[in-house]
Formats: sequence, structure tokens, C-alpha cells
Amino acid sequence: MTKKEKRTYSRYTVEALQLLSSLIKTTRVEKKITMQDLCERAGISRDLLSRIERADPACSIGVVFEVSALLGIDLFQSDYSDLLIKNKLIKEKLTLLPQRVKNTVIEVDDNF
Amino acid sequence: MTKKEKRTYSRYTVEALQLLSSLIKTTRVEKKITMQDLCERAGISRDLLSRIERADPACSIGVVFEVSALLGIDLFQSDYSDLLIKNKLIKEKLTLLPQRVKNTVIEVDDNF
DNA sequence: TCCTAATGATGTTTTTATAAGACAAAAGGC
DNA sequence: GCCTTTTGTCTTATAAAAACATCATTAGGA
Repeated sequence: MTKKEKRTYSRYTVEALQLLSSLIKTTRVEKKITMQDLCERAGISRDLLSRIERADPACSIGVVFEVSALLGIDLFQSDYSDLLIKNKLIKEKLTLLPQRVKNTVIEVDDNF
Repeated sequence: MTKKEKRTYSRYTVEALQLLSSLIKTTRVEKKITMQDLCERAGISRDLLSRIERADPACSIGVVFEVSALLGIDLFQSDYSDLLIKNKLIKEKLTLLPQRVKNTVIEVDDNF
């Protein structure tokens, strides 16, 4: 009976999750792959795949990305070699930045 | 002592996770926001934020997207109104597709 | 250089996700 | 319309994530 306080998500997050899950479902159906097949290939339960396709925010990001990859969906509009390049660049950028941050008062994009 | 069999991820998934986590860390540092601050704003523990920035695949996709959103990182190269449009389009597309798929033998992108 | 605060790391507890199995509903092919 | 099989959903049990508290390390500002 204890009230379960659920985590809340911003509208932006909800829409982004919705888009990815719709992409997954659409691509799966277009390629005529059953959920049964796909979840076996991904090594996950059918139940979990079902939650992924319903945009459940609590699914682990690894399995969602893995399912996307299995379907050939490009994350970050990048194929594999693109990802390698982008990762290389951002790692270089990170080395130029300070490793820590001092507690100054901040401005954040709270407009969403 | 029981051997824990961990889930495995494709190279593509690993690189994609790496890119997103690097984007998060880079953006946070550039905006001079401490982990402490960010995790409080996101309503998560510092421990979890740390794992997110280290590209842990087991983090839930909702919190990772939420942290990204807080930092103003565009997922799918889309701002909020873009997401709405894309979601509308893909939902329309989905209504035109069959709701189920018959078990035919399949070809999948296994090249990654 | 010194000092403070940010980050890393670890162990424990609580909460939650995931797997597995079973059942019901219904879509799509024939 | 019928039949098969896909998909939705629920329950239980297990595995794992997340919170929390704490201690250690060290970067970076003064």
C-alpha cells in the first residue's frame, strides 16, 4: 500500500524515447521480423522487447541500443566508422578540458 | 563464487554508448556543472551519474536521456519540436504497416 | 604550497528490472 | 469464417540496478 513515487521525465525525454521505440517497431515490422525472433537474436526476453517497443524509460540503454543495432538503425545518424571518428574527436576535446569543475553558480537549459 | 555471465554488446552498441557518455561529460564540464549539482537536478545518485559518464550499458535509458536533456544535448539531432514532428510522421507510417508479422525466414543486418 | 571541494572507489541495503512460464486475445493468411 | 501464430499481459522468482553512506585521492583556486 505504500505509495510508490515514480521517477518523472521531461517532455523532451519522453518524446525522444517515443521516437526511438517507434523506429524500432517500424523497422522490425518492415523487415518482417517477429518479436519472438528479434528477442532471441538479442538475447532478451519477449517481455523486455515489448517494453522497449512501448518506450519504457526503465529499460537499460545497452539492450535498447543493441536491438537498434540488430535492426540496422543508425544511432546519432552514424554508421560504425562514423562513431569511431566522432569518439576520437570528442576524446581529444575532453583532454583539453579541465578534469574537474569548481562550484560556480550555473545556468542550465531548463527550457523544456 | 557463482560465475556471473554478463550480457555482451556489439561493437556498434559499445561505440554508441561511448559517444553519448562522452558528450554528456564534455558538455557538463564545458558548462562548469559539478557532478554533484547535475545528479541533484536529475534526481539521481552521484554514483549513477558516474556510471552514465563511464558508458555503463546497464543504466536505464530514461535517466541517460534525462541527463542529456538537462544539459541541452540534442538526441537524434532534434530539438523538441523536431521530435514532435518526427513522432507524428512515424506514427502515421506505423498505421500503414501490418500490426503483426508472419514467420518468414529473414535477413538481418548482422554485419557489425 | 596549502586547503577545500570534486571526484573516484567500495561495501551494504533496498528497490527494481528481467526472465520464465502461462494464458487470453486477435491479426492475418488461407 | 476458420485456424494458426503473433502479440499483449500477468505472476512469480531471481538477478541486478540504484541509493546511500563512507573513505580516499587529487585537481585547482587562492
